[in-house]
Amino acid sequence: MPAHALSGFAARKTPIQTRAAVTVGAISEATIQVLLKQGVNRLTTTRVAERAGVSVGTLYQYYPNKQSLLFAVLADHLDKVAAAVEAACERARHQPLADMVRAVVEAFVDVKMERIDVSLALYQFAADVGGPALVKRLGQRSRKALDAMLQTASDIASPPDKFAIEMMFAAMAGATRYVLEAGASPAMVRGLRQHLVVLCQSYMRAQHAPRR
Amino acid sequence: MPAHALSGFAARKTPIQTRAAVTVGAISEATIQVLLKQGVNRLTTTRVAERAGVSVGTLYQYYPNKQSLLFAVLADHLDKVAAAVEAACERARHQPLADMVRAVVEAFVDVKMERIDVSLALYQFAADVGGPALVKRLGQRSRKALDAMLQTASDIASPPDKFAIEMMFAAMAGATRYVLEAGASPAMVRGLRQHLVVLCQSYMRAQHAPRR
Amino acid sequence: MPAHALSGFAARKTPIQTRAAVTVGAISEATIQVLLKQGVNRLTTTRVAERAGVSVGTLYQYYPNKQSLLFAVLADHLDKVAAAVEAACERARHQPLADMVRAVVEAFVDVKMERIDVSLALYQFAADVGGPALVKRLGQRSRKALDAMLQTASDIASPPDKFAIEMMFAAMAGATRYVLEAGASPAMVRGLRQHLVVLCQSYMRAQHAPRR
Amino acid sequence: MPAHALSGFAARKTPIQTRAAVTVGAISEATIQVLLKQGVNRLTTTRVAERAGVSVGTLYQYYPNKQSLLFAVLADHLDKVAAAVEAACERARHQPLADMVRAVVEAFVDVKMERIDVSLALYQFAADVGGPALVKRLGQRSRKALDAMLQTASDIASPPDKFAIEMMFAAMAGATRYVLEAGASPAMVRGLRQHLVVLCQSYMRAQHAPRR
DNA sequence: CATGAATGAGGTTTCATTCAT
DNA sequence: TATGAATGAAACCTCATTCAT
Repeated sequence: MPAHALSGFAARKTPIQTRAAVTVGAISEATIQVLLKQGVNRLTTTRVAERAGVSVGTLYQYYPNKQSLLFAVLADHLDKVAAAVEAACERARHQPLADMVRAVVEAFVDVKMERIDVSLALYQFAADVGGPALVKRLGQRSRKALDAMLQTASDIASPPDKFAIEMMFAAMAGATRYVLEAGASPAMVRGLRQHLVVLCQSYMRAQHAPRR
Repeated sequence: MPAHALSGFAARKTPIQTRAAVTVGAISEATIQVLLKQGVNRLTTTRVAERAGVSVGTLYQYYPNKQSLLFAVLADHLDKVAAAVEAACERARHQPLADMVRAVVEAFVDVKMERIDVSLALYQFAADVGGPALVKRLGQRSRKALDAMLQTASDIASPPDKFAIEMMFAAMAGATRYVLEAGASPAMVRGLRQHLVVLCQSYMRAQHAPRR
Repeated sequence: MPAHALSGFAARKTPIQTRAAVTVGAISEATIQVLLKQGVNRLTTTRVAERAGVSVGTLYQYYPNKQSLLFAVLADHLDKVAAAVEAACERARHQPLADMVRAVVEAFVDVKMERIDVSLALYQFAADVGGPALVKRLGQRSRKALDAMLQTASDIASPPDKFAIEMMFAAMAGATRYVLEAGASPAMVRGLRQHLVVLCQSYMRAQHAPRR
Repeated sequence: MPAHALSGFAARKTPIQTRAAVTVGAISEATIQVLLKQGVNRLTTTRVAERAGVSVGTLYQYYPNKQSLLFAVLADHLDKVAAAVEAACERARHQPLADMVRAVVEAFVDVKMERIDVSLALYQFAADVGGPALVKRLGQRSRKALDAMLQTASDIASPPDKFAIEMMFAAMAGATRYVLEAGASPAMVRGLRQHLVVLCQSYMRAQHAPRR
């Protein structure tokens, strides 16, 4: 899991026994559970360990401190999101621009929705924990994939410039977060999915046929 | 200050006397300073009081607890943002759609930039403190203003539907936050300002001339 | 109490109310009591606070951490010792060398004996806490006083050189510590007092009439 | 290794097999290394085991607890010192008093200097671990050797009394410790070596021709 | 009204030691 | 025998809040 190795928040020890691997998984899952059920302010290492069914000491064998634990959980999540975007980009190669955009936006919104609770919960401590750096890094990864895909678009002469891609990604991610944090209803989410497609499509198109 | 009266976090007393008003202002400003210089985790009531030049006891005369203090500061900020949006909407009435959008987006980005550090700092505790509710409420206020403005657009038959307005606002606010949190350079910010105009304009236009 | 301000272990707040002054005194005394009754390993901040009749929080209002507390207590003790040596030096001016040495050695041993238990207890953590640095500093102070005194000796042409003074002081302090740590009986202590006088006298004399 | 058998801190098993002896040696050396590199507070059994290249479990096969480990290491060191003093005493028999004293002092300082870092490091936990008792015991051993040697001095009628010998030893050991802990420079150490000879010689001489 | 000393629950982290594998 | 994962008591320290002065 390369994400774990980022910027000084590396996990303390790599599990070599099966028992250890199980333990690490349990701790990771417990972190999310506690976060969801009790909120950031009640997310303590003791509670996480308790819920994971291990002792605090065990937790600290795998994560040198609380931050590194949160970081790892966040990294896992963002990793999944980036992977989903990459996969969508891969699948949509050589299609028309509009279809590409649709594919990516839908993939993004869907993967966020899949664990909507986790997404929301993670936002709460992302800032503390090196989240922005992670987001930046994974954003770059996504934009790279977007860029590669857009090079192959079947209906445009030249691909959009990097900055436009960045903006589209920012709008997509930012709007999604905004809507989720506002406590979106399922209907809202469906609307978000559709409108975000339109929004990104029209923005991309505007890059090639700018307003007179 | 209507924001103070929201959802149970009401300030304990309304400053009528001048001295009290000065104190409240100092505490509010001190909160931001401590937040900027020390981070959320070191943002303690004692430190705020110290920086404000009063005793903790005094702080608790004006705010019943820490949350209410943070809430008030956040509310103030969001209030300014909403006011800026409203003012822009007011000024742009009866203009063409594209100009309206430009006016609003630029006003929004500008007011965020003005105290960019504060914006960023506030994000850090917004979630804890009823931030999303506040954001929602003020978002509604902004969208109301947007809606009213759009009714008067000189070059469209019918105004965009509510949901589209909401989406545009979400994209604008979300993208801005995303870019700020990624540690935007001044150049990035300028680019954000321009592209966000294009993005919102093309989205709004797409509402009226949907893709064949 | 100037000793408190040394090398980063400064006390956190200077008591301005009477109540606070009392508290600080109680904490300081409690530290010594816990040390004597429970030993270094059981000397915890909680226990000290308990014995002092205050809460841990209060302790931490005056000392930023455990080290600073221990440092302060140690500094107090060494301060008394240095003061005793200085006073003895002051009194013994213009006397013959042998009397000077006797005066200083006896003053040193006596002040150590006075709170023999404290001396011993403090040795136990001196190393952790910046003790050596303190000892060095206060040793210098003592040697300065010794030097000044020796300049006035009535029966020698030139005073001993600095290094010899340092050695004498080291032998005096070191031997005392050694004997105390070995669990000296009262008889031993009396013997120490007498013999240390002889030892230092003969060493000092040897400086002026070195072995043919 | 008789030291291991002292006062309840006996090592769990005597290494008969070679592998075991190697392991014990590695652990012992690792203890010193960790102590030097990380300090007493970071001297943990796990770290020692790690550095020794064995598991904690193995460490506990040879030492029933942490104290016994530290005790053994300390005992080893003191054993070397005592042995050096004994050897010097052996060699200096039948010589004049001054030469005897010189031989012993130089041997003592030299053996301390040889592993000056170890000496200093061991002081840090000596108190916790039964150090004073050990020091006492080995001091007695040394004084016995001194006593035996002094009986044979070629230039004095009667040897110094026991207490004087004890005092000389205390001064020698105490002054050395004092100087080392003060962070002695090499020049200081050389000075210490020379002056300590003079100091002890003049004291011994004073025992036989006391000041009128 | 203002002050600031006091509170103490609760959070994070460490580490000697055990025991199933 | 060796291993190293697991334990959990206990240490240090913080901070929102109160209340006597």
